[in-house]
Amino acid sequence: MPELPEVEVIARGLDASLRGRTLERVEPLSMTRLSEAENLLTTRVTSAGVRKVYRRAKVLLIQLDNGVTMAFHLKMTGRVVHGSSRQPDSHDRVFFHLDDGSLLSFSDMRKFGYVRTFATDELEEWDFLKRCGPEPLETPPEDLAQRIAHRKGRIKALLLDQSVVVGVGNIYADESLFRAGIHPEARAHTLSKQQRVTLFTELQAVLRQAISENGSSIRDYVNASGDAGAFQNSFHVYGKKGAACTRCSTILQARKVAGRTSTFCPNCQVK
DNA sequence: CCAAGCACCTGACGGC
DNA sequence: TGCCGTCAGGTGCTTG
Repeated sequence: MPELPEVEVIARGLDASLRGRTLERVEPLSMTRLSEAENLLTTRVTSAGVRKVYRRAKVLLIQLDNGVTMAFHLKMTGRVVHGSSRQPDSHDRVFFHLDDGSLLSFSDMRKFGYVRTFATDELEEWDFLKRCGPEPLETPPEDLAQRIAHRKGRIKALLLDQSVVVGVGNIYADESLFRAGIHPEARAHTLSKQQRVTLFTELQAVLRQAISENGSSIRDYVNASGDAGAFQNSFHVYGKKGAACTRCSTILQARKVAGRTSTFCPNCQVK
């Protein structure tokens, strides 16, 4: 599901459409695995105004004007969509009814996602956020490169490790490694400083481009208005095993790295 | 510190 | 048509 660009696109869309609106009523649907705080959801967010909607790591945050912040993690298939009122379907987890008659829905086919509530001034104490590394778009590539300079793990695994840098998942890890000409199985400490800086510079570029193209839609992702993204049309390697490399025409290969399918060009990407 | 494996859960797709 | 295996934008826990 969504990586940084997709969550960022959703957050921007919701901030534009929800800011200043009031959540009048919460309608819990299939609450399976929503969170240990689910029983608090109804009381904590009813009749609360939306102050702002933003993103940290891959978490969507809705800050309310009553001292409460809601945190959504969409995991693989979660969706948060603001639209007109409708009947719930089997994947809907919770509905928020707004003062203008519109509907904010959280649905998740695979049920890995969750929504939790926090006292806004205690949000930073959340273990998940405390374990998170820096934001890739707000940190100089040189600083990110330094963080992995002495790590011996595979570079792909480190890109996916949210304590190294947040927001990167399987798509943008593979795409940034291709752009930087680095093999996913390369050990971080064997890369030159120049290679590491290039990698994070390319990561920033690919994330920015993906945001500008409304994210990547493979199966489930839609933005806050329910629309698909377009960046999947710009992939060089993700999901393209067996296709010709766009740069050298070598057939792209795939293998498991860090437990995830990793697609790369065996000619352009070196260890 | 690192790797690998499994777990969570549902649906889509391909092969026989 | 049906059954079975495999795979999927993520993360957490356990074991070695």
